[in-house]
Amino acid sequence: MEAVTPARERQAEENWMRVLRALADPTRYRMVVELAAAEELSCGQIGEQFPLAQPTISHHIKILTDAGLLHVRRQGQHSFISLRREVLQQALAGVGRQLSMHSDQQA
Amino acid sequence: MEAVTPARERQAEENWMRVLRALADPTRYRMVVELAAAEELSCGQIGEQFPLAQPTISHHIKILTDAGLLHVRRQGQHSFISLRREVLQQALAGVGRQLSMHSDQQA
DNA sequence: TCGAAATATTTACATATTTCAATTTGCGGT
DNA sequence: ACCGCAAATTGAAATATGTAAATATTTCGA
Repeated sequence: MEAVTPARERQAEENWMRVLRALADPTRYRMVVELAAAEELSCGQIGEQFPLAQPTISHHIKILTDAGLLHVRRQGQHSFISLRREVLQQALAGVGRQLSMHSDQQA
Repeated sequence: MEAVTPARERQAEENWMRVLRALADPTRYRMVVELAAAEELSCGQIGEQFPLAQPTISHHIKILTDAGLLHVRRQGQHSFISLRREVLQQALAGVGRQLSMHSDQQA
């Protein structure tokens, strides 16, 4: 089996790392849990779940979005947010491939 | 299909989060990459790979160990470190289960 | 026992991150 | 045009994190 070019691999690794950093915060992790369960939520609906000020919520949503994890559908004054499951899946799978199963030996 | 108790689930989630936080640092991620490829390395061998002072290396190894990701075999003055692939796998799988595939719909 | 080597701990500091108040932007209704 | 609501941005404070110097601990060999 052959792999992608080193350049692509590095690029991918950077993406995975951004996803990991985005998830490695309790608030943001909970946000993604909510989104995984709810399919689509407005920023306000997300904010209701946390004892945090609106700018803080907005900031966390931005970090998750920059990591590629969220899709934002702007409709009127509302932003409707949904989880991009494929991105999350690919990141986890990529990390798993790179870190966990190597050195041709199985548990 | 039934799941684990909520208490166990919360406990597991905390473990996964610790793993995510541990991996969400460039140096520590690289360390795990090295360990995934090398099977077992001493602290010194790990340190050689990075332009960082010894206490810093030690600190990162501790964080990875506290997350459950590393096994430390002390032999004489050396600490031989290896990656606990099952822990990593279970963490990634757990996160994937909780975040990615929910809401009974497949990609 | 002494000294050197490998790793761990303590302490301190610089940087990054989380958080919020205040303000701004964008949009819909009146 | 005005007002009000939702979300984004800015700026600043509080806290957390990464880093290294100095020191301590553990172990080995002479």
